[in-house]
Amino acid sequence: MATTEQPVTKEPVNSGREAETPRVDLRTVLFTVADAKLLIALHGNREKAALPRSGPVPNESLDTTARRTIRDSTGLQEQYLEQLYTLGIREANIWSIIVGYIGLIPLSPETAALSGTTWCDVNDLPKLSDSDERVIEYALLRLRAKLGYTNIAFHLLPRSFTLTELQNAYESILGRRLDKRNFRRRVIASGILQGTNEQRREGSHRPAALYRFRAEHDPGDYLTPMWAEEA
Amino acid sequence: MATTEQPVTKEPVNSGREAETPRVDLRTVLFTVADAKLLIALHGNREKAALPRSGPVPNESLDTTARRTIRDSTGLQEQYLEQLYTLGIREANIWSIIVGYIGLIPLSPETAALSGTTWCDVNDLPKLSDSDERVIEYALLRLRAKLGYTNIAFHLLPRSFTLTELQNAYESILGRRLDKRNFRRRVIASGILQGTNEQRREGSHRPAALYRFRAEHDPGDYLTPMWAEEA
DNA sequence: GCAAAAGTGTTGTGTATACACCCATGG
DNA sequence: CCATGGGTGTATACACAACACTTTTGC
Repeated sequence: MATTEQPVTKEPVNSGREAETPRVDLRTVLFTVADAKLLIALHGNREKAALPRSGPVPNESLDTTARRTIRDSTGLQEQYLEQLYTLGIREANIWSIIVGYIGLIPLSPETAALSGTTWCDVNDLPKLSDSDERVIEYALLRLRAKLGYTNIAFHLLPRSFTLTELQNAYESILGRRLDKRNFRRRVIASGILQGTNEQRREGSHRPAALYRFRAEHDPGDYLTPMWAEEA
Repeated sequence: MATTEQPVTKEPVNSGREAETPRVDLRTVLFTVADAKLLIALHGNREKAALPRSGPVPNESLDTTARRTIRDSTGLQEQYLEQLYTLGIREANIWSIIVGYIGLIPLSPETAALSGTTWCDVNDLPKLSDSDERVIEYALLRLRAKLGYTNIAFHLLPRSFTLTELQNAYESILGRRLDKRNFRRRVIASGILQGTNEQRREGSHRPAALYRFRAEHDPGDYLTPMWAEEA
């Protein structure tokens, strides 16, 4: 049923041969936060770096493929994944349809050591292809925006964390300082946190309380309510 | 949205031969509002209906292709266009990568008369393919959500309109009534409107003032600021 | 006892909601 | 003069931003 052909008419390009077909290409922008820096996982070394990528797989959803791409190229399991944007581009004379994904992953011992993949500071990226740069640029835009109205930043932190660590993550991403009291009030009020009874002692100062977030709480995630009058 | 999972028709299909390549397919969900109903442009008749679609074109951005798809299949020029989501699906044994688009267009005299395309009430759609239904479902979700934090609804109205018409458009999309005074205060305060000095006389009651919106005012359109403290 | 980070409240300002009546017109 | 939709204001609740000091610990 899906085959109703339509008057598309425009196809001047590619004059001679049979129809050119685009290559479909998934690219994943995997973020983490370490040491107050926002990092991206890049495949290759600083000379020849690129976003982790792969082609689509029949009978597998794109989301699943993206998830596997991250796993294969980093050995890590991302905590949050979202499709970004799809763009058509010709590069090195290859026509590609690029489906961009954004992924978030906690910083952890293993996260640091990757084979074939390096973490690069977002503010100091190596030379990349135009398409990779576009995908990254958009991923950053979306990450920052989303931070405002969702709680995705939690996915960048380990299972338990202090409020200061959480705040640092926010500040790294936004590139701006936040007010401690307002931050805490807000994040507590939002109800996503669950206080453990543990503390972390570290340095000659008062120990910090550790929190988790509730698995449940990650609701619609991205809708903004509004116009929410009663009748 | 967080990882919108896609059901995948699990099938052994195509095991032996060389790599199967997906077909890329753009689909456009074009909305308008008429008579307090939210309508979608469908190609074909009620028996065999489908979303306007087309394949990608080399050296043309997907957005441009989508725009052209709308123009070709409806003869209309949409006022607002945005990419939605890309999904991989196998349907009728064809493996497709479907890129969904949402478009908004004002209701106008011409809008009514289309060749080969019909406007269907969102609440009374004919039978469509699974993929079309998914694209539409998502388009609706996004349209409603976006209405909350942007001004896209304006793109559904003709050049000049009364505040009541504008409010009706909102109510049609949201499927909910809004308070007249709050609605007006808000929309006026937002500054997107520009009062013309004309009025519309219609029926035995007080005539309504006509407004336009300023071309300029339709900024970033979809970002939500927040965490906007000073330092 | 001091350095260093953790933790804690109040106040003002703006924005969203709820709510009910008068106005201008055509017939 | 009446029916019909157009148009207007206020009081209350909540959310956000600004702002500074006390607490606990290790050394």
